[in-house]
Amino acid sequence: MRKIIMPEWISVGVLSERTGVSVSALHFYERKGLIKSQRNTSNHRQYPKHVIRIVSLIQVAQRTGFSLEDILLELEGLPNRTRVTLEDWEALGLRWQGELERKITQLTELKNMMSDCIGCGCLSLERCRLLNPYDELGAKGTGPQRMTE
Amino acid sequence: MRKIIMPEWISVGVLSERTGVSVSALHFYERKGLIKSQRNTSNHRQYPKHVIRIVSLIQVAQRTGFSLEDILLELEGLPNRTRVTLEDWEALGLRWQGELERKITQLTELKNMMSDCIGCGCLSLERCRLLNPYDELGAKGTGPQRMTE
DNA sequence: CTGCTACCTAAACTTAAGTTGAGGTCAAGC
DNA sequence: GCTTGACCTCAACTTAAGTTTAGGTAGCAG
Repeated sequence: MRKIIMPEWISVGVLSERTGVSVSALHFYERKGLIKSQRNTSNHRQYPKHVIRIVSLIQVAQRTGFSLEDILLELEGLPNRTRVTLEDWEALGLRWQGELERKITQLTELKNMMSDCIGCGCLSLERCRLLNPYDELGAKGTGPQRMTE
Repeated sequence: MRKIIMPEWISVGVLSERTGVSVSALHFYERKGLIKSQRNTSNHRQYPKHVIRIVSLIQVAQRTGFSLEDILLELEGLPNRTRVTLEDWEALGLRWQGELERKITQLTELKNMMSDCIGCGCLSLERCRLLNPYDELGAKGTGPQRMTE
């Protein structure tokens, strides 16, 4: 088995192809400080190839619901900003799973509340905890109301 | 048990208090066609009180992830735009639960992919389905790579 | 009459995550 | 020697879901 050596540096176009992220978005990430590049003699960006991994992690983080600002903080928290190790990824991944878990729980709760609400047919203007999370005034004085038209 | 009659018409301030939605947002919803009002002699908005229910439904729909544009379509699909019946709510609620279910499934899949990825410690630049959803080029020619620094 | 409060309109501003456009450089191929 | 393609910068534009601001009205209390 021969070991094939990949090029050390890649252009923004190649980075775009390899990650599925548009060139303009990559420029944008760079302005935001999420990725960094060097320039060649023609002033073209040159990325060390492991930036592919960073961009990929950014995509995953976005899919789990983080903002680019959050992600920047995560990346800044890494021991080595440019080379993400296996240990880094384990730590990030576990944290992100926690975040996903929270999101899933929230949506599940909402769904269950909906089931209850549909099941009981309440739609009460004053009492339904799904429909009236903020209502304090309506709760007193006027009594519950059924939506039986 | 006395039946207490609620006022037929409420002001925008009251609607705001009862729903937890800011006055400016209610104005905005009205511009978007999500709710409708009549005006009194002072040109103040007057809402029939069942608009509370519509605004509440808007909140729930937003929490399940619909955009206001989506929600407008949902509301326009109702037999009676101004008075949401129990049957309407059942139909909407079931559809929205489906949407929630889809979202939950997606997030769960992402979380499982993360587990696999962390578990196998791959982080392969070329093969990880979590990290490389778009990569076609990298898949050929260069072979897998481990992130063992 | 004065002030207060709730309301009105229209337009500009906000944030996130980019995209689009205009105008310019550079190296390669024909 | 010209054209093409990939790249560069900077500024303006986009969408969603509102918020903020400025300036104006209507009715009630004292």
